Amino acid sequence: MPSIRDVAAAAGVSYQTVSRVLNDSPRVRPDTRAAVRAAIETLGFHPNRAARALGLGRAPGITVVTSNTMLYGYASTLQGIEEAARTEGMAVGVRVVESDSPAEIKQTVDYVNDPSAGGLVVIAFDPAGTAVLEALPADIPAIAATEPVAPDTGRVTIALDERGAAADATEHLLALGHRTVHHVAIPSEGRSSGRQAGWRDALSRAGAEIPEVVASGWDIRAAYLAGQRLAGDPDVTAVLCGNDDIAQGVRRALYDAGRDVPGDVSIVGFDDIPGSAFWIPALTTVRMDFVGLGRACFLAAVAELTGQPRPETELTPPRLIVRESTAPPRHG
Amino acid sequence: MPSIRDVAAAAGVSYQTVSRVLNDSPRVRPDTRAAVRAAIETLGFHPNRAARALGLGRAPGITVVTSNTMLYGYASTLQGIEEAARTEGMAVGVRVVESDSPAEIKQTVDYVNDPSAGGLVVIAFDPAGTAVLEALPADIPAIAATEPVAPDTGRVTIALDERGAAADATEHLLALGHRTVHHVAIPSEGRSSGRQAGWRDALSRAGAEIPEVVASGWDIRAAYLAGQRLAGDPDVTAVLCGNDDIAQGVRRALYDAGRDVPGDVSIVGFDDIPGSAFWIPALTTVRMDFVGLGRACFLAAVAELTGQPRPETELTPPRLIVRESTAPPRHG
DNA sequence: CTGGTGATAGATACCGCTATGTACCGGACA
DNA sequence: TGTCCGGTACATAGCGGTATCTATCACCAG
Repeated sequence: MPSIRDVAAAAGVSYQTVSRVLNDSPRVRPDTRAAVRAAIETLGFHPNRAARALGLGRAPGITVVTSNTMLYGYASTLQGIEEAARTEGMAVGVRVVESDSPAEIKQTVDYVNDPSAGGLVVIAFDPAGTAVLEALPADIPAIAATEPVAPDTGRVTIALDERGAAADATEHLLALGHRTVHHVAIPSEGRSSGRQAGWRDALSRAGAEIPEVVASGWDIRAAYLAGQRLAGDPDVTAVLCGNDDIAQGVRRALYDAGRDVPGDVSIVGFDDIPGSAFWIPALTTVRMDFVGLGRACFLAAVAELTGQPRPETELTPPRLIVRESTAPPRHG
Repeated sequence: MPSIRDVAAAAGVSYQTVSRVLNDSPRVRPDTRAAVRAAIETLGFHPNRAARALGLGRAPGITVVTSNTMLYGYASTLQGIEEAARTEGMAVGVRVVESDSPAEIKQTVDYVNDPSAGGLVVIAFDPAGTAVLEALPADIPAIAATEPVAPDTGRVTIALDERGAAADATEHLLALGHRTVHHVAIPSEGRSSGRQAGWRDALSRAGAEIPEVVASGWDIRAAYLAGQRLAGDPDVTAVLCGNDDIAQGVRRALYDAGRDVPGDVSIVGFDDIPGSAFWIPALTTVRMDFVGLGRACFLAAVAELTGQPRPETELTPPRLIVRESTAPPRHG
């Protein structure tokens, strides 16, 4: 592997000049710059990222801290970050923190508290991510992708505003004639999280009864169990699910209990995972632009890392997609 | 951030001795070692990964090259790698290569051809991954997670043997009384790939007609289109789908054409994605241990990186899970 | 003609660690 | 008692860059 000294020799300059060219310093004469560029090209030189990180004090890359890489919201956010990083030629690392146990938080913080981790994007949709955020030393550049109402950690925070869309979904159900809407929550969901708050907003605006929230795990099996409880209650005619996986478990539980969707019960999901349009019935759900969220976080993290002002980015807001899983209740 | 010199000063030794302790060199007296360890602990010292990579010549981490991070097989493999890396305290990076266009392959190779990328695991389920493998300089340590019959690149290759399970799935359908089994292929699938080869194996063993393979894209919409073609053909009574997403598209197309599953048509998927057990009908599919594959690749990559002999790892073989989407043909 | 000035580019120091050569110690041996 | 030796720790020399100080040169004004 050629180093900048090889390039310098080939171009007939000192290696510091090569460094200047690499970093777009203005203090290089155009013809010198061209000569160096040519030498770089012919030698196939690429700067060593480790050396660069050492010299710079911090790596010009991003590491993503997340509690999960498979769930749709997390994975899509990661994808958005990766895409944005790749177009900038930046490295991206991944570190998952499965729980908010003190030991694991400490390990994670130790891991990312290393100059070669570069800038951080913490996907803080849940307690594990939030705990990392809180435990992070203040001097390490980090951006949080969060729930809209995440606890204030003094960090730059970017969130998708799902509250309005959750209210829209609930109102859609109410408008169809349902007396109220039940809610099955995902584990990351706090009482005042966007999804739950929007649901409450709509219900109280309509003067509808606010049923107790049914908690579920991430696992579809857990959602199935939650669905069974709901299926047993004939008053349940509309369910807003914390995400599309939950909706899938609930829907199957309803089916097994002999309750038709949307004939007997309407269901709405959250996220718009790729398959939801192909379900039978196709799922009414809220489309979330996680990829855009990831992109925005990346941009903000780079700004944080380089000390530039935070860029303004537009996020496309969550939006209700009405499909086949919602209908008027049977007894109007 | 304390450096090894700080630790050395605190422990009353030279910093080289601290380095020895960090690298478990035997040439350190036990009490010296203990003193250094204590100093490390009290100072909260953590070695700088960038400096380490520079000194070592190669970073002690893994970067995963993949064409996708969202599709189940890819994402699960990545998850397996990440989990294994994390238990070893190793860094993992991600680099996606979307296509096998020469420009993109070159960019990707340049990116990973850097000491700080560490060891490589290339997820080579498709042409993009395979192209990277072929373009990779021989001296860079890499392991390939592949289709069983990937072209020989002279690299260590680890694969899940899906051929047998694909044959099992096909035989299951044949045993139910279907005259033959149609196949909808995913883009990564070559004519001689495990899934397709197993399907052919079973069909020819049974002396059944081998229908033309129906190609689909990764997108469920593409699978829906493929499904529409199949739905129009009354001779189609059993379909082996390249993966569960394909199965979802095909199933919906069948539904829209008024053909019942499994009454009129039986379908089998591949992968056993989390939701498939909750579909209506629950999907008969082949369970793949991608996480195990990822773990094995990680272990092999570390061995490659450190020059140790390649560890023997057992992969749990793909296995058919029979659920509700398969049944005897109506006029069985 | 001389000193000042801006534009370039070279020289030096350093980032934090690994690897290897060298010096020192005490004990075993002749 | 002198010598050799294994065991241990220190000294030195990089790894490949960045940052900054300094030197050189051409050009201009006084």
